[in-house]
Amino acid sequence: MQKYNPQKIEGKWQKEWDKSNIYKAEDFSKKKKFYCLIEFPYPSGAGLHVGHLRSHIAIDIVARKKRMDGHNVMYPIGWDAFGLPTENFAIKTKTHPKIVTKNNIKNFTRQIKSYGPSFDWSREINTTDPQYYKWTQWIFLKLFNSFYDEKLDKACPIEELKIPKDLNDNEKKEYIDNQRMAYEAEMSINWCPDCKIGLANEEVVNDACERCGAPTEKKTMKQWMLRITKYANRLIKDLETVDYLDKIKTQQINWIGKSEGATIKFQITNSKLQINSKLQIQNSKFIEVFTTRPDTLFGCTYMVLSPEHNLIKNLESRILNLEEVKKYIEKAKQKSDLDRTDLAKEKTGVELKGIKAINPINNEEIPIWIADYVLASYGTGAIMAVPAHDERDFEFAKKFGLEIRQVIAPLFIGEGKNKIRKDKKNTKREVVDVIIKHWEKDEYFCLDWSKSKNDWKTFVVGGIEKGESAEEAALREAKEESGYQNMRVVKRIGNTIYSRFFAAHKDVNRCDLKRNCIYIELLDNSFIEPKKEEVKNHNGIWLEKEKVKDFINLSELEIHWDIFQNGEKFLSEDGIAINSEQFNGLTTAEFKKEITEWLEKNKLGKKAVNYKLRDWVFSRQHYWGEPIPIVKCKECGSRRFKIKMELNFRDDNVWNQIIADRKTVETRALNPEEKERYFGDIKIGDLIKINNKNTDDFEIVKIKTVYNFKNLEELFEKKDLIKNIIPEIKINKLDDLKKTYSFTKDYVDRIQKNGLVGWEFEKINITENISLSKKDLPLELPEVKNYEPTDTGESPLAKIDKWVNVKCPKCGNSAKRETDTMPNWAGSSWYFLRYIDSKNNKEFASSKKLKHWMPIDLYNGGMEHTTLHLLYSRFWHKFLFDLKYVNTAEPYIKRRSHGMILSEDGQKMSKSRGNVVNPDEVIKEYGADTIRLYEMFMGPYGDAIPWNTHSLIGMNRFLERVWGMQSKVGTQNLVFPDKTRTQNFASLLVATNNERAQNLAPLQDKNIEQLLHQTIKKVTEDIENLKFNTAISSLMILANGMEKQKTISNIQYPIFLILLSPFAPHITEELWKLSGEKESIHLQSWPEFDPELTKNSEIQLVIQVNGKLRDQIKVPADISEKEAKKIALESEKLKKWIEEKEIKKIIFVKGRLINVVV
RNA sequence: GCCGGAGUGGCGGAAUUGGCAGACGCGCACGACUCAAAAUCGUGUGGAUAAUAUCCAUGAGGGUUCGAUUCCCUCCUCCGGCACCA
Repeated sequence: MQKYNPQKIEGKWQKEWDKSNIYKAEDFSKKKKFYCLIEFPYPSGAGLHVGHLRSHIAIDIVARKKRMDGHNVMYPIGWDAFGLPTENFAIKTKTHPKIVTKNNIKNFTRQIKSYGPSFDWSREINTTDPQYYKWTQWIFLKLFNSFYDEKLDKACPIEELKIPKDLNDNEKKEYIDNQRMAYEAEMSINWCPDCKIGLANEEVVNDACERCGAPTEKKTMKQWMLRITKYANRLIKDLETVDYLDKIKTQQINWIGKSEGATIKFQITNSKLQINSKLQIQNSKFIEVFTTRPDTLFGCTYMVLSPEHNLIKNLESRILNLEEVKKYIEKAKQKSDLDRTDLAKEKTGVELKGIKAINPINNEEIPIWIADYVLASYGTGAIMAVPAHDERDFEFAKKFGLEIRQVIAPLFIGEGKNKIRKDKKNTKREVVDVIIKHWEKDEYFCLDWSKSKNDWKTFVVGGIEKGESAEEAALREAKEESGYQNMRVVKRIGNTIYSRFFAAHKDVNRCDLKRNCIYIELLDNSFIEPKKEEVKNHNGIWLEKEKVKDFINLSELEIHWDIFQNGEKFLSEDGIAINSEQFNGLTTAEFKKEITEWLEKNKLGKKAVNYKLRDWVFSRQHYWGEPIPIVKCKECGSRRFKIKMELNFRDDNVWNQIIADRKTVETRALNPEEKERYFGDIKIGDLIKINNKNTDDFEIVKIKTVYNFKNLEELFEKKDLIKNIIPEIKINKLDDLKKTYSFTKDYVDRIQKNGLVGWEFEKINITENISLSKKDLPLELPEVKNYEPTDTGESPLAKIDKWVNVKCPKCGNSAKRETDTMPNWAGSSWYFLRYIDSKNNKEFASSKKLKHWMPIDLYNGGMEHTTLHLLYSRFWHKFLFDLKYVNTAEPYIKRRSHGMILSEDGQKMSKSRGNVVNPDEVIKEYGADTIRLYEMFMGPYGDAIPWNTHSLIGMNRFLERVWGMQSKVGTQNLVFPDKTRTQNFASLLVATNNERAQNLAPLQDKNIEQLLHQTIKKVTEDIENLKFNTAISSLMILANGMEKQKTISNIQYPIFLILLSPFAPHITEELWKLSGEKESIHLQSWPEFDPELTKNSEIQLVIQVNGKLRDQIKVPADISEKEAKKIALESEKLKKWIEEKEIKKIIFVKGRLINVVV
């Protein structure tokens, strides 16, 4: 027998499997399909690391097992190859990213093949292949040309969008553009100054770029966005229909962050004005807020806008402290997100003086503040502040001395002995808890109720009688129950608390008991013995301050005590409404419902749902990504507008500009004729087309203000205007104006003679996004020499004039291509669909094949993709589902996640730490089967586990023992009556007892046979449940058992090999072939087990006394209770434990134990 | 702060409708083979005590139970996610 030499056998079989195509998935096979998937790798320059292998091998084991148990398995592989690391490497080495990608893929392919996974390579895909990204672009265009129909709750083609009739052409276009699933927006985006790229929220971790770790900045840029928020609800709801790890579901739900509540409108008014004044109502605007607690509206004592709130601009003229406000806004802008969201930091803010808001529920005037603890990006960017019931508002109100008004009383429900009893009478009562302080010491008077049926430990407690105030009742009760006579009320502690409990000493339920708390100080020790009936239930005791907290055992009183010691708290829990007029007494849930109805009825608000999820920023300013297949056409854009007039932009003496470079204000000195001709009826809001004769370019501007100055003096009066535009010009006297650079003498003369016309305008974005048609796809990346990103934030593609300048596909005039590319996540959002039909050049995949293979039965991937790839791909899939391109609402039936492999010192493996284990080296030294077994054996599949080379060697030892087992295999050739030799061995094991007796009996060792069946069961179930470590452990137990025999049955041995083959495909194939088989072991059937044989016939009956193990006796597994008792009580060892003791009970658990209780 | 998950020998871990705690592997110790070493094979291996006997032991404390690693309560630690989300 030769030595086990993995290097010799592994390469041989890998080539053989490749050649014979045994892992090819068959379209439309009659077998049941099984589509399993790993996240396709990003072919980086660093090569594969051992972490890749863990998931590849795990799913490979499942795939192999599924193939053997009769499934048509698809286990495909491909490359997610667009992205930054490749681009950065290309820039560094001056190699084209295409070449870099090609080389990396070559290396990855070699590495992957070296550990023998059963991928179907015939379906290999590559996201950077134009034949692939053609379809990525096609899906993008589908998004661009679709809108979300809220009524149908799905995406529909844009042609089906119903457009309001009263819109003009331009408004129609805008209306449509605002509905597209892919749309452009000016966005303050997260910008990585190192990568020079815009990032999605999901790619920013702690204010740093997820890729390179550089701190991110804010930058406002026009970005392509995908409307993933429209799917927020479905992305949560449909999680119910899939089998994902719970932590994946929770993480997605948290990320989407759904909250239900209401939006409420608050009227804005000038302060100190009567709210009913007509003038004021006309002037007023509204602040809309979102809240999850509309039931606390009575407690809203101020409002807060985020510093970015656009209402502030509109209100500027009414704000008295505008300077201060502007300063605060500027400061907030400069703060990084990390600064702004640092919870430890103190709250800041500025009141908007001069305006107030009206709380719609009680018409109260409340102040309006701006503060950066309110986020512009969530809800409406404004809040109603309820300091009594919200931590942040509470903190803010404390700092700025704003009113804190409690409107929810906490509700305590008795537990244990205090639990409400259904058979008892319900009573309502209002009580007072009295905290009484000693006249000298810092001690407090408490009651111990141990004399009564309840075990309360309280302060003095008593009912408030009719007509009595809480304070009066407190004094009376304090005197009656404590006996002390001279005291004074200091203050009321906190607010009313509700409780519901059973009061044993009175034998009634106390429902909706209102508790007030009064603090009283004794003045001296004058004392009258209390009446017996007052103190029959309890004893009074004095306690030091520190001991009170531990003494008191009712949570209601603990709250009072806590407030007494530490002051007011916010209460964010649900409870019972107080201080809320007609709503008093309602529970939080009831209140929410009623107030929402009230708001809707009065048109002051409505039910609303909000999500934390933001739309997906889809633009990247990079070369190595899919070009966005859009052409920006000014000509098409301009056709929407009614142009008032066209001007030719020439440089001559007539047309002078003060500030041509700034293009916000232009003034022109004209002769009266021209003035009349050009500006006779120009009004604010008119559109003017300004042609640049030299460049053939044009602009459209909208007039904001028209100025008509008679002479320079009039212009001088408006010097602030000029200052605003050109801050560096100092204009203190009229002469300064004349010295301004474009004011030639001739010009000045003309102004003095004819006056000066000027206007302020804003540029209008007139380009229209024209989508390419399907036949123009793929829009390929142009060849370039330089892929460096630009500092301006433009994509490197913008510099390639030849590529950028195109004829508009719609109007044929000159236009420009969109130069942003798509993010890395685009190609991976649908790749699993392309595997199904990877060569199709008519569709992304044929619907017939999609129907056959989808959905994916098992998808494995890293936890780090839960809120990125996994969410994005579910979104795209749902979109394609809405448009009927795929037939399932969810792409993945089952999602599992592998744990990380840590380095030997328990840290994350990383190049910089230099602790990366290279799989190439491990495979070279120990072989593929060893690393495969080790990575599966090291621990639970989902856990992070440190690498350990010693343990790895253990797996190698196991394989060597398996190799050695072949010399012990018996040589009898068995003849089976109706079966040929190629019949699979598994069927033998389920053969009838008769057959088994006839044919196998000579070789059977009963225990080994049982063990074999137990192992088949264990391995089968464990693979299904991804519990590979215990599966391997049970295979080791079986091997140990077989090895101990003199001869190994030549029936059992092949079954062992088959069980091991998914884990160690090479060695098992070699041993299989060595045993004389012709067909590959991987084409054999998976063995079945006989449930009867998995049961042990004999067991060690555990005999316990009082739950402690005292003896074990070997008995038949099906021993009866009677017999077991007899055997147990006869046990010698047991005697000493049970003699002289009374046997109270004997507990028998069939097949396990017997427990004698003494 | 909130939401998940987990704490078991020297190490990775096994066992949960509550029923022998430590499977399997690593490491270690001793023995066999060898001139010797490595490799291999065999035996042992949670702790305490002279012990094959007893006691203690699954992060800490308490509870339920004949019996708890498993269920309940309180607390501690670690890991992951979110983080002023109204």
